[in-house]
Amino acid sequence: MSKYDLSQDLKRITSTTMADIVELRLREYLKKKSFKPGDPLPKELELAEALGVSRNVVREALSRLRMLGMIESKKKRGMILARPDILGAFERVLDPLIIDKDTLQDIFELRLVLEIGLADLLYIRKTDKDIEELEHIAKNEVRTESSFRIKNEIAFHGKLYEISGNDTLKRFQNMLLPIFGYVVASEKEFRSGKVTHSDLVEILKKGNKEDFRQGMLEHLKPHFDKLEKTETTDTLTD
Amino acid sequence: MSKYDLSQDLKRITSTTMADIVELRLREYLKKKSFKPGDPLPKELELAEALGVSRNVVREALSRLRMLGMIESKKKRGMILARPDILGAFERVLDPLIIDKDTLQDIFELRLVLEIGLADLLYIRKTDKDIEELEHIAKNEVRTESSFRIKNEIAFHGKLYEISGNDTLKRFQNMLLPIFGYVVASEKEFRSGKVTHSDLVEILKKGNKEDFRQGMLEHLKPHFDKLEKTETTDTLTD
DNA sequence: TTTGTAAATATGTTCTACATAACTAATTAT
DNA sequence: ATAATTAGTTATGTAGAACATATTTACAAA
Repeated sequence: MSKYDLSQDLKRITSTTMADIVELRLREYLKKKSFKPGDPLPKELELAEALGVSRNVVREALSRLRMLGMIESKKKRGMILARPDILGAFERVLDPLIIDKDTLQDIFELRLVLEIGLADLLYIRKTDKDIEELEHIAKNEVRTESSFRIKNEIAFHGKLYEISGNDTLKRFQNMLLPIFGYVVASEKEFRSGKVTHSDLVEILKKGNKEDFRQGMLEHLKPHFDKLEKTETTDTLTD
Repeated sequence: MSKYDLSQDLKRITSTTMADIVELRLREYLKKKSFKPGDPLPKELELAEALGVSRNVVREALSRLRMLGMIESKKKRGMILARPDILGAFERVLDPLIIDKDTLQDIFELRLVLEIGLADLLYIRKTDKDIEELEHIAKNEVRTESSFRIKNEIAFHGKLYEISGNDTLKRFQNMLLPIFGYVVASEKEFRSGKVTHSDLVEILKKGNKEDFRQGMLEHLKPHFDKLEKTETTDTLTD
């Protein structure tokens, strides 16, 4: 490491293009005018003229907003403000092959945090039908070969998120799946704690929140152990 | 309602534009060729020719990737694959004024889940200095007027995320702040559980993970109670 | 009232042209 | 010969015009 962390102090020169500015302006405009979903936006040419740029630039900016789901546009009717899909933007960048190692680790930790913290929602919203389905998944799992275990792992934990009744959370988890798969696949062997899925279902049926959290903690323990281990041998990466 | 629910059976026609396709193709291309950060990309004209579209369309797609931080481009040197900032894309859409009510609620729940699940990371990574800082924040808070309490609330919980040692998580929380603030502001009065910030620090010093989780649960209890309450009166929104 | 047709219009797409910044090479000066 | 200056090349950034296409609107016909 050099004496001064230059990349920290000197913030990178970002050649701001017109498209960047227009994107920002449009976002401000939408907010300021407090557009609601369904409201029509000005036409491209009007925007271009008002902003003093070419229609091309406006289109680049609009293309970005459209990608984020903030606007929709139809051939003649013009553009309307849509209700943006928060996670939609996220999904596009979430590719384990591109994300750097540190962030990958961060996200994996995030999963552990989520699953432990999930207990409260589960106990508020679980139904008998949910328990049945969980039981079914857990039962199925015992007699399957090891190659399918990851699939079952996903099914079980996915169902938990579903029970949480939080759509955003569920989608978030679904989005992170490829990353979890990637991290797990990079481990030598499939790790599983002493508490099995069947055990967790049993707790969900008869035990309370704290029991479940304790069980989940035990179930995920190998991962946490790995964390504590890497913690001590941690060095300055990058 | 008509005899048949058309909008359910006939899935909406989504007019996929060239820019959408090109964006997808480029993403596939980057993945397939396993580009690494810093690697140069083909020129715009080459891409346009290879894909059989105009340079404009390619530019729209590139503009999107550039916004997501996946690529950087300089005047002559061409474009290079950058290490994408996962959360960068997220920040742009996260505006409490645009997000619909249900999602807002989802995100607020997400916060509760995170703070409860955080305990494990905290006990792995906390240092004496961290505790000191937390103590300082908590102590400061007692003698400030109510108008500053939200600010202190943010400072304290923010510090917790910081202690987690998970940069992504920390940034995530920082990103969600305006939303939390929005939700809290919409409540009639500022709710706080029986366990104060000072209590939490005390637990962090002397207690174990489970104690802390229990304490946090109690601290956030008003929010959870509100959840359980809205749960029973929940009707079909939308 | 319903159906079919024509005009109008805003987005989608292409093409051309030029500006600009940055790299390369050639030229000049010391 | 080396350094400095200059000119040329190149890829992105921006502008503008033109046409294609889908969809609304209006009007006409059955």
